[in-house]
Amino acid sequence: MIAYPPVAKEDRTLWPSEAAVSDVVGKLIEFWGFKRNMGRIWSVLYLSPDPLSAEELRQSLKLSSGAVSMTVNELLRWGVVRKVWVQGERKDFYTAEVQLWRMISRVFNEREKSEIMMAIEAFEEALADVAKLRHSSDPKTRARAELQYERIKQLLELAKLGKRLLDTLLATAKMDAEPLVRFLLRQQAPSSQES
Amino acid sequence: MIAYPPVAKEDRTLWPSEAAVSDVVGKLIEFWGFKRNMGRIWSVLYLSPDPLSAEELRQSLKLSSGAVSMTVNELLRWGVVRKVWVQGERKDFYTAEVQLWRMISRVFNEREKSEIMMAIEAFEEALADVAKLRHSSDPKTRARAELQYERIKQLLELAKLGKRLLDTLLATAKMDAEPLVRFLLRQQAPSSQES
DNA sequence: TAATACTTTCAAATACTTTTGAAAGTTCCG
DNA sequence: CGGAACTTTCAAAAGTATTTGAAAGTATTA
Repeated sequence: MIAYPPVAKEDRTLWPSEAAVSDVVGKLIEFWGFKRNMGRIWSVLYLSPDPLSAEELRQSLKLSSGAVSMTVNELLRWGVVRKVWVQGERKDFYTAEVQLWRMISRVFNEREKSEIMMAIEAFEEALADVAKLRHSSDPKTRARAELQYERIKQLLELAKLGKRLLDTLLATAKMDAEPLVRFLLRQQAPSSQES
Repeated sequence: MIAYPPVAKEDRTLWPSEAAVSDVVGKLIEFWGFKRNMGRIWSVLYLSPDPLSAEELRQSLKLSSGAVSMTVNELLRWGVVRKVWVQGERKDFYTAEVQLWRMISRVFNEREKSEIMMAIEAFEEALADVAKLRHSSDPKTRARAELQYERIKQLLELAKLGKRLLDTLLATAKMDAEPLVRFLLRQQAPSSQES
């Protein structure tokens, strides 16, 4: 039987706009504490009309196979990329989650939320701690404890506010973005101050 | 003239609660893309009843003088710490900005905002770019451009939404936190799902 | 089961960030 | 001016994070 190569390998060069978008998303994502390549890979998938294989991603972004594997798995774990089986193909194919809001809410919920919960707990502990010192016999210690009590309380408030902000965002995202979007659209910042 | 040492160097050991708070804030701050020591130094200042000198910070947190100098300057640049002159002292003393909201809004405005503005611009460019391809003679290119046009538009929308969210936050912070706080307090997330 | 096609792992290499500390620079005072 | 008291700078060291690529692993087909 004649063994044709599977089909002429298509050109995997990204369009300039694709490259640009993946770079920006890469930077944004890095800024948010993920790996730049997570953003790049996600973008390429997001802009691709059909699912891509690991190999195609490797070529498009000039990454090593290992990097693609690890990064794609991380993206899968975050639920922002999905595995897809393509008719008659043996390899795995990947596709990006297109429900942007769902994706974001998942990330925020898991990461930012747990981060802030930890902070809240730690602040609460510290607060209980200085609370005791407020009754110290040494007046200097007392005064200091008093001030710290107030300030830590302030931090705790802030953290809780942050938590509520996230909760709101998440609740909103869950019911399909509309309410938050509308809320934000209503607030038109009248200012034109673009520093 | 007898040269007494300035006054017996006070004990610069942090209370456990202070250490705990500065560590948590350090972690949070690191998570948000700053250096951990920025958070630690800020916290120590925030919890101190009076302004501290570089030397005192160095001792409290066991940092090198260079690190203190650089970190404090960064905090000054962010406007979250201020220089203070203490009666009869030659050294510089530092104190933390206690208006948490003002501090946060400054940071968000400068950092997150400019980050998002860049993303918006880049998306707009990419969008214009694929818009041209939508009239390509090759139908495959056309279809692909069409899809990308939609998706990049989606990203752009999202980025703009993010910008509006920040603007709202900033505007609110500027007029003293109350409105946003109230808005958030009203939305009580009824769920008790702590993953 | 053996050959093939692909994926995952992981130790080493590289790249990037942060910290150190000694030297250079400033400022203030007599 | 000279020198003490501080602060800042910066090149090197330490510490982290990311990437590579070859080897090990797994699944599929015949």
